[in-house]
Amino acid sequence: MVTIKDIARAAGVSPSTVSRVISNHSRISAKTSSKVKKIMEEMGYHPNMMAKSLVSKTTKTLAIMLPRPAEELFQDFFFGELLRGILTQSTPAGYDMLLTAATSPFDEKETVSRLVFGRRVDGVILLSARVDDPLITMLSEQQFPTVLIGRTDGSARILSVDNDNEQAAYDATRHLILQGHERIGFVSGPPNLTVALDRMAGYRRAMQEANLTVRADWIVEGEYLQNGGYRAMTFLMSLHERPSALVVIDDAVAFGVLHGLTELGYKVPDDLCIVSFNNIALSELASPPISSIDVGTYQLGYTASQMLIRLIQDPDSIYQQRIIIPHRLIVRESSLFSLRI
Amino acid sequence: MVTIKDIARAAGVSPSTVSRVISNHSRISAKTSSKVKKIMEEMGYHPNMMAKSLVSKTTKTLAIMLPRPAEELFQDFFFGELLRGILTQSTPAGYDMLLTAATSPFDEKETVSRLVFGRRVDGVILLSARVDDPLITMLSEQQFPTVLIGRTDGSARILSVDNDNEQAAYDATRHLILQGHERIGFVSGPPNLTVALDRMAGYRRAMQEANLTVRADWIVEGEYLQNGGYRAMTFLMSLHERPSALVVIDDAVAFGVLHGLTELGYKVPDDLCIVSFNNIALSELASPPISSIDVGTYQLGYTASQMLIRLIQDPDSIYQQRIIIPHRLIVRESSLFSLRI
DNA sequence: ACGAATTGAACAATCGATTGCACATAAAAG
DNA sequence: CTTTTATGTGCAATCGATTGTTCAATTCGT
Repeated sequence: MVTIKDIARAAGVSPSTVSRVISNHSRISAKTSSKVKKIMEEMGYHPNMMAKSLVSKTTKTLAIMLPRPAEELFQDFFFGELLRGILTQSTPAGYDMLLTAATSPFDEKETVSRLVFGRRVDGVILLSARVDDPLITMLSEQQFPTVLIGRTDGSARILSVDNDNEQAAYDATRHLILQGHERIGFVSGPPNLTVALDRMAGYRRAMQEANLTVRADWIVEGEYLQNGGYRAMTFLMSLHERPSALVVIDDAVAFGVLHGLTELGYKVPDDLCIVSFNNIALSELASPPISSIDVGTYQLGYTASQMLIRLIQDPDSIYQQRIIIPHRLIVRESSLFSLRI
Repeated sequence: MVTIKDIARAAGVSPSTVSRVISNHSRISAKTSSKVKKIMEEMGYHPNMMAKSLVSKTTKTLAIMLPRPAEELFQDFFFGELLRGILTQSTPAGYDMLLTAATSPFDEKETVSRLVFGRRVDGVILLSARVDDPLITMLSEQQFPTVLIGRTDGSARILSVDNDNEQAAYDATRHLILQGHERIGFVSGPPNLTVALDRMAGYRRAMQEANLTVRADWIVEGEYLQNGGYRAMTFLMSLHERPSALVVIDDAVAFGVLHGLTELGYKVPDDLCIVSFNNIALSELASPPISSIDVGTYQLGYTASQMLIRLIQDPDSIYQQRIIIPHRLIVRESSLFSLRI
């Protein structure tokens, strides 16, 4: 492996000069610079990033902390797009992304500690926000550059990028109400995720505002993945009074719901209308196509990465603690059955 | 930041002793060891990984080289599962994954060079195999630890994990033939991917073996993403002689095809049968559920990671250049319309 | 009990870069 | 034609670990 010393020797200069050529130091003559550069080219020199990091105390690497397995499944499709957003921003900015996942809930903190205190990364992007998330607390206490995609409960000072999930759910519910639905249910996800709480809240607000009753048995909570759709629907449709429309927390879950309904012989939107969240690529291709709140997934990732890099490079330029990515409702067939005349 | 020197000072020993405590050197007394460990615990010591890497010439990091944007879209859902497989293996093995994507086809080589020659990573997992892939050539020439998920054209000596895509496509096609179909088309992806070539070959073999004609206009090639489904179907169904069944290269594409057909008023499987590849989670939840070749996506990732780590740690233990993950056909409704009586 | 063998810990060099400081040499000022 | 300033490069310390070698203190064999 060719080092800076080899270059120095070949060029007849000192290692420091070579180093200065690389970093375009102002006191290097044009002649020396081009000579050294030529030799670097010829010998195929690539700086050893570990050595560089050691002295600069900077790794040009960010960690992406994936949610724990259980939650990862739920929202799988969402993440691809999110990662694309992150990478598209970070790569040109010169940062590499370390993709990390804890083996179990227990080593989650340890995993992050190793990276953070071991100075393996310059910053962290957290991908899943739980209520009382110990990771968030830790990172915020350490004042380690961190951006959270999602929301946390007020106390911790941490930068975040999020949607206005409460409003988004309000909009989704409102959309159904405006079409005359009064019996609207909510299919949620793991209740310890802040997203789930927020969307639930928005749903409730819209319902209350319209003087509609929120029935407890129309709210299906828990870790309903795609596969849970059938079970969930069997339950909902077995009720004496059934909802005529559903707000579903995630497109993948909506696929499950749709599938369950189809198996049970119900038609969407005729028998039941559905609005969902995240607007993954495939929801447009479902039958029927699923109405979904586009949360700007790509933007979410892109912005988080941008924010984190800025926080690292120029902390003072950060004036906004929390960035909200606008959402918008994409109406498709799954919610287009009006009960109004 | 607390360093090894701080620990040494606090414990009244030399830095080398602390280092040896960490690595469980045999010549360290139990007394010293426990004393030092206690202090490390108290002071919250975490070794600086950059310093460690510099001397050990090892980073405990692997790069995952994502396909270029255009190809990334195609197969988006497949990757999530693949990444899960990789991470599940690598994390407990003590390796971190660097997720890298080239900004453009042109800096692809440069991006990898930076990581490889800059000793940023110990190995590389390549996620997409193109015909005559320059990356593969480069890495194989450099003898840099690399595992390819997919196949390359013989010349380069490189470890790989793959499916028998030819056989898989043969099986898929055969499945349709056995149900009496004679007019079978093939919807492919970007033709410069080896997967596409292999699957096409298997399709042709099955057709020839059954003495069925492969009609050029029943083969839709090109970068048909999910969205291309409508266009592709409009074309296929406008033909005078139409296929009665299709082999589709990827589930996401199949979703597009399905959607296109539905929009045009055709029914699957009644009007057209479909078999596809990859068996992503959602294909079970499509309407109708899509028959798909399960390629063991998770296994693919898991095995690739395992193989790479072994290659790094103990090259001599590698006896197999190429590992084939078994596939299996999952028959669902989309292909369950028999033309046989 | 005395030399040999073993055990335990410190010294110092090393990994491959960066960077403050010193020191020539060249250009500008007086 | 000196003195001052600007310019270009080298020396050596440093980042935070690891590790071969040296050396002192114990333990062992006979």
